[in-house]
Amino acid sequence: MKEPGEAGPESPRVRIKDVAVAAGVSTATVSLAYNNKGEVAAATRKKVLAVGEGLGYQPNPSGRALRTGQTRILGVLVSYRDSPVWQETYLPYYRGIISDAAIEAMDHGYSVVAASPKPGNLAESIAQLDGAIVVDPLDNDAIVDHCAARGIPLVADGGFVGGRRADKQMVVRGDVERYVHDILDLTAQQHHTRTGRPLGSAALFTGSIIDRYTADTEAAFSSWCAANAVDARVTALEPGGAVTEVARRILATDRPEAVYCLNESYSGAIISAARALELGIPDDVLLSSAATSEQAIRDPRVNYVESADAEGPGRRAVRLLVNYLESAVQEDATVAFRLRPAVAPTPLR
Amino acid sequence: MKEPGEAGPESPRVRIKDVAVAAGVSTATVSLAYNNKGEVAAATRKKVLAVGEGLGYQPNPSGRALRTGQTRILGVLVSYRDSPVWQETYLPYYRGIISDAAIEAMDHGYSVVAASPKPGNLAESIAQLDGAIVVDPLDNDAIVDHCAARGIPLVADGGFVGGRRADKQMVVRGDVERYVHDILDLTAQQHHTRTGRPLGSAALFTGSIIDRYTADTEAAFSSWCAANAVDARVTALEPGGAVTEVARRILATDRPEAVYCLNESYSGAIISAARALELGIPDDVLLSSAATSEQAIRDPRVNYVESADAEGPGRRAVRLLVNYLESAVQEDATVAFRLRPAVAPTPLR
DNA sequence: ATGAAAGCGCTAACAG
DNA sequence: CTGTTAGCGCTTTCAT
Repeated sequence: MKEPGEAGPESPRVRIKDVAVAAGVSTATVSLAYNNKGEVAAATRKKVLAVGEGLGYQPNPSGRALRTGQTRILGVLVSYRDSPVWQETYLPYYRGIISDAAIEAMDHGYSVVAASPKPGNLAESIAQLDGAIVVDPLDNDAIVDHCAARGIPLVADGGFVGGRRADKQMVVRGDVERYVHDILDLTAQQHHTRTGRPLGSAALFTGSIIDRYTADTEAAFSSWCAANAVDARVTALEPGGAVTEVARRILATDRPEAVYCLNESYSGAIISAARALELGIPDDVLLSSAATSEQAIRDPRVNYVESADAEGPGRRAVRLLVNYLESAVQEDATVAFRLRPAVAPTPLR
Repeated sequence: MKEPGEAGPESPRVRIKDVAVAAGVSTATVSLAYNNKGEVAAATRKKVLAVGEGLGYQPNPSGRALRTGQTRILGVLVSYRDSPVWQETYLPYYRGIISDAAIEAMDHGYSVVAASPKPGNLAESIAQLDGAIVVDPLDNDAIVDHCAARGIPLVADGGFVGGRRADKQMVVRGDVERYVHDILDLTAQQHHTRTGRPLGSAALFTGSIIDRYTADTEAAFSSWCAANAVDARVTALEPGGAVTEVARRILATDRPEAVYCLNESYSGAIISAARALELGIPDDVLLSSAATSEQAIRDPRVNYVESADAEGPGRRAVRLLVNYLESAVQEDATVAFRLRPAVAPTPLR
């Protein structure tokens, strides 16, 4: 095993003491200078920094963390769910959050560790965190409890089931009700333009309701349909269920005039199923979908609702966290979404 | 600022000493027990572990890291490139690598930090790493140098430009030449089946050659075209260039019989451009593409080449790293790719 | 304004 | 087999 002091022949790791000696000051002064703290003569600080630079000094994060109790590491966490559904729905979204969070965090001098702890691994696998982002927490989420027990500030992306939350906990989420209603308004209007008749039926392709986002989507869908006298059909993909199977069933059995999908995995499946059933989009069925992963290729025949700018939930969540950590302001955020209507009503060739 | 000992009223942080006292042994014994090291009586170990469990003891990673010099943190790093091209091409791939690496790392007791350091941020922003995965390193990559200077083991995903590498450096990459040749063989065969004539021209939609993957793809494309007497047209998206613009140019100006794209962003642009130009896929132009992001929706009219199993480069890279860290075996890996031929030669409706 | 020294939590020599 | 002890690199009183 490698010894503490030894970092390989490549680089005689330079410590704070080396800088102190080289600059002719004490380690305390070096520390003060590097952290812009206490009263250090401007000239001294300048010299110390110059010497440190010259030596390639890099404060050791472990030493600092041990002393201060802060790691400047944020966790992006999502409960691991051992099902194909998880892969289809959470993973793509999770991926986007991670990279967005990583990029935003860096601008504030933080790092991001990504983890999807299986039940057993939980504690062992998470480094000491200054804060955490939990993606679509479940009801009674083990990760949330874990963080709460350790006093780790946390932002729930998507919100908490039932809205319950403890101290040091924040929320970032889209205004689900508003945009679901907006996209259904758009759909109804498209249907009317095409057929001259009001929309009569709509289907929701959703997952099992285990998180706030799913619950909110279904509630918004149902309330809109009720308010607009549209026949509402909700079909949930059960854990272990096959996406293509459900898509086919929705189209073949229900024959709705419009379908709204929780994410692009589902709308992708609908697209395939429509082709198999020789149903035209949007001629035979209007298709709309939430766009949860920035990367998925958009189908121009589909109405999407997507995060309105580069300012997606991942970045927003990090800023909430950093703000809390550095200024003790604890607040929630709503991220803006916008409609991206279908642009190619003409069939793809 | 929070004091070291204090972790909030929620949890009186339990240290190794607490466990030692409660178990009636010394801290050394607790440490040994927890790390399965040295000679500890089985009964003692069992008792210590039980007591620790009861108290909710969780070894402090900072303390451990300070002492051992190891953090059990791996970095997934990619040079930040401040251009739209970066967003289109590297970011999606980077995202996939991060989440794959995070999941694999956890199974080995490591965490993954994701960072895309801008030139200035470099050193400041990266935690102390036990190892690093650098995604498609540039020639003379700053991150690679940074790690080399600190003796941090590293795996280059995609390989090094020019193949040059230092000690402690490993490589994971796809067998680019083979699969590019395979997909072009397939394309030629499809063309022959459709038209009865041999393929006469093919275009490559690529990026500026700055990394190994891009260089290898272009080399393989060119060599195949030369060997098969196919007219080769290579068009690179320059930094700052518009993807849609290039796609249109390739189709409108070159009018190739087939196009191969470096990633799905490019093939997505070709699909849109084809629609705008009223060119049918595959009727007027055969389209093939590398599938670099697992999440992108596949167009059934396109031939893809994709990572052959869940065992993608992210997971493989982590295993290489862990293997080196724990067993000092330094080896490279090749990840398998497979063809996913177009499944719907009939037009989408 | 600066330095000396204590100690964060842990592991690894070394004694016993 | 187990305990004592010395520090890993850093920050932070407390003197000076």
